[in-house]
Amino acid sequence: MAREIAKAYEPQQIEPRWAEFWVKEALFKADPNAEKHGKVFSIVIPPPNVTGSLHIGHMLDHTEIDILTRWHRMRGYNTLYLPGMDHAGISTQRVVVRQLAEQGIDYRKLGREEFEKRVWQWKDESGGAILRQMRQIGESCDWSREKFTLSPELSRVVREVFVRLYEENLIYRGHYLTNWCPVCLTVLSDLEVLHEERQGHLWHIKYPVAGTQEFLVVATTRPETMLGDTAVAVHPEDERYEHLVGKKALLPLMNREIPIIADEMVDREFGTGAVKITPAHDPNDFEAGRRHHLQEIDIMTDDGHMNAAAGAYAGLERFEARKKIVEDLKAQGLLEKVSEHTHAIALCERSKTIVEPRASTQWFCKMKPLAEPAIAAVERGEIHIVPDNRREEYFNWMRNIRDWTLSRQLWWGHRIPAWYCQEHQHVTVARETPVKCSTCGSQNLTQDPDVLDTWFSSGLWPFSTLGWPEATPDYKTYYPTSLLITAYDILFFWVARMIMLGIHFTKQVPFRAVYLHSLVRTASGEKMSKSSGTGLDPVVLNQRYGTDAMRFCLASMAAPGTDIVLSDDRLAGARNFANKIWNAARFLFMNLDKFEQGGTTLEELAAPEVRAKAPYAFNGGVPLVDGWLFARLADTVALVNNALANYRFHEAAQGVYQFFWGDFCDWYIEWVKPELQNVDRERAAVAWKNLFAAFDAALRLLHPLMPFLTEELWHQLPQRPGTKSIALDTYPEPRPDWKNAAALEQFALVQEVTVALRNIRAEMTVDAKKKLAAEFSSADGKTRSVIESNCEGIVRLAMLSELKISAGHLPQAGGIVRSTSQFNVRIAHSAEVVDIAAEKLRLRKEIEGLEKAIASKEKQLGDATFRSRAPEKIVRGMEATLTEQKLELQKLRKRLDELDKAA
RNA sequence: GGGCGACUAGCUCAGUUGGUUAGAGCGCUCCCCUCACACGGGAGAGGUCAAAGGUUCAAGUCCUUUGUCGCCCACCA
Repeated sequence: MAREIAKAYEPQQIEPRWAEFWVKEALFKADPNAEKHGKVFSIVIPPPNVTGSLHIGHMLDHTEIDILTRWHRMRGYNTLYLPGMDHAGISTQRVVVRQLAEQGIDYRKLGREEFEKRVWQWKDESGGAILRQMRQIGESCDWSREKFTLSPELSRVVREVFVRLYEENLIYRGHYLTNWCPVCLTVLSDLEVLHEERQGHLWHIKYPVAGTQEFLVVATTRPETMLGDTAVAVHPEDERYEHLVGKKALLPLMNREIPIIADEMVDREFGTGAVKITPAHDPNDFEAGRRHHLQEIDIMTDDGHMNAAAGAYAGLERFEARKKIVEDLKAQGLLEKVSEHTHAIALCERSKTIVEPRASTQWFCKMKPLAEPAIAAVERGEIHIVPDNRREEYFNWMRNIRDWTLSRQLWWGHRIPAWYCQEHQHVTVARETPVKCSTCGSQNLTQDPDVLDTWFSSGLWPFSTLGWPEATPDYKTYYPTSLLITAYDILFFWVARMIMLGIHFTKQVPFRAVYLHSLVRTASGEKMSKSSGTGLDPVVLNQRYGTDAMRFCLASMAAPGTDIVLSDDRLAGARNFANKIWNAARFLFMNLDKFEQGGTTLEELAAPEVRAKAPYAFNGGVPLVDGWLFARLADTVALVNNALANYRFHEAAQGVYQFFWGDFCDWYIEWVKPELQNVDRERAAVAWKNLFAAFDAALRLLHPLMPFLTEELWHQLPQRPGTKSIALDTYPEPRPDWKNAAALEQFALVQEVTVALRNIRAEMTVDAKKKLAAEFSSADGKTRSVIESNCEGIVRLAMLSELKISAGHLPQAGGIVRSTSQFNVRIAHSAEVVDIAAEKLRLRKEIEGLEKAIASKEKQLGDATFRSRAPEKIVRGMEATLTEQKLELQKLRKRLDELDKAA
């Protein structure tokens, strides 16, 4: 049975073949009876980029999610993804608006309905593109229009939730100061505003006091807002200004009389100690305005220009207006001075323009009543946040939570289910479009033009997608979900809100655990993000290195706590590992041909039931190397299971890497090579059976991390009729009969001896192909017998012609000796191929290190307090090591001595 | 202004509750194109764990201070 396998692993030939399968079969059809045994694993997937392209940062979520889902699936859990495919929000709207603008179309002229149609059209195209890309990189994702947040089903849920919150008085409409983005043309929630330190100016402006010759000097960073001033405030106990309180100031440029008031909020130390009050354009001033019943004058248009209230400055852009105002003030001699001033400015997260604080009427959600149960749930451990330190961040934010501005002045999103009657502006909030005003009965209603914040509907995701408020089978089985994985930067936007809304509406937590992973950065350290376009393209990386390599690389770097810096070197390393697996498989199948010529088939050697019974014995005992390999496998399985259970992906990756490459390839395969060709066909058959069993277990072990490669190779092994995928097979469990401490210890000795002999070889300047005679000695009979029975392998792997075993001393002269406390090995050779000076140097260095170690240990062991306080185990261990080290030191000194004498 | 994180080999990073000579990958040096694999094999070199102090029988690991870098939060005009 010849198998055509290319020399190097070529992911392009394999991955597209399997991608379709993942999506359709492997993960969504779990064991239907699993939930009866309480084995259910459901996971919430963060929504990918809505702007039409994938990026690597997003791939980390999906890699981790996919690893865990496959792992659970193989362990018999009923698994479910809750695919999050879309946010309804401003990013989407901006993309489409831009596209329309490029075609010369003003979206506002299109009208709302037509605009929505265009967005859907774009989403079908770009969403379909995402799907194709995701399949290309092997992501399992159920992408369908039905799952969009804006689908009719989910829209109904959003409306239901809004109405319920309104009825509970948790949603209210209010006139407040909000963050306004003049580019996005909408309000922003506090979370959507970034702060940045910038060098700015502090303008000191003289306001004449009415009826006097005096001036009151105020300091401001935003002079243009003075057009909307309705007061000047000073501290009530400030003697400098005491006499002015109650008088009027004359607002320059506008010639408007405004009151001079006293308010505690004023900091006497800052600036001049006098503050201009602009209630419509500053948060502090807004509060002050309320306290003193001041008029609010909004001086700006939506897009950041001065409006009619700005008098002569109407029509000017806000920063143009600032310039002009400063010039005019200067011309009138009212600008006292300008000083440098660094301050934090507020920027719109998306457009990076300076946010304008503006008083307006918006919908808000009261957060305190929602936050309290959400805090308690995490405190009680009903939701487990990993890593731990993020818990504190969560608590901090939740305890200082402020009301949430829900409404957005956009066209793309869930429309707010509120209607106003033309006559009295009464508000009617309803699940279905109302026919008359609930207050006055007017039939002249118009719906609120605004939509809800993206995160409002996203916050409902874990239950809205499962059929809530109906108690559907999905909802009953999968809710609360097991886990949410996402990057930590989204904790407040999404995670916290899911928790709050989930608990409020379902009386249950939405997920049992939240794993917050690191951010992926580019080699230059930039944070990869959707909106800034700094992400690497996973499809390109996929083509270059392969999906499995990319996944493995991400997993191996995903240690919690620190950010991931992705580099070509690292990816290449993972690619090399994939290739190593590929070539190990190639070896298995290629050499099998030789064996098969004798009439035995692959089916007989590697059938699933045959593999299940390994390790096989020969001549009444399992060969040492097989016992060792399966013991190592058992350890690795335990390590990987434990690592994945604790979201320690890097440990899992490192564990399988070490096992497959270090143990399986470097030692096991090399060791059993001759046995596979053994003329004793019974011996050969045992070797093959064990090899296939080990390989099969290794593939299953690797599968969650490298699904495509393992799938392909697994299909080359004989399988039971009807089996479809390795993903539906079982995950290796550490079987008790695999544990074998003796084999671990004995083979470690064999390895140590082999390495010591190779080391001597490498020190000698001899032809690499020349086989050398070597000697082994040990005072311990057991040690000698282990080496004796594994002599052949050592001779072969250390390139020897023979290995003599004895109990006596091995002289240094005429060769090189290596020794441990347990044994000595020696390769004899003529003096000219040995660099005596280098050997002496090496010996001295080793002696020095040992002396240091021995001294520190002797000191510690000589300390009575140490002996009385340290655990017995530690003391005993140290004593044993000390004895060994002393013996080694003795041997080293003797060798050095011999060399000195010879010279 | 508050809070958090990082600082370990030339580079990128591991190091779970403090415990016996601190690990990996890449890079580097030397030897090998040995019939699975040069995306490979073999053997090495390389670290006073950012600095100082403290707790302890014992500190990379816990505490304090300092330095450098990064992140998040915050209405001081």
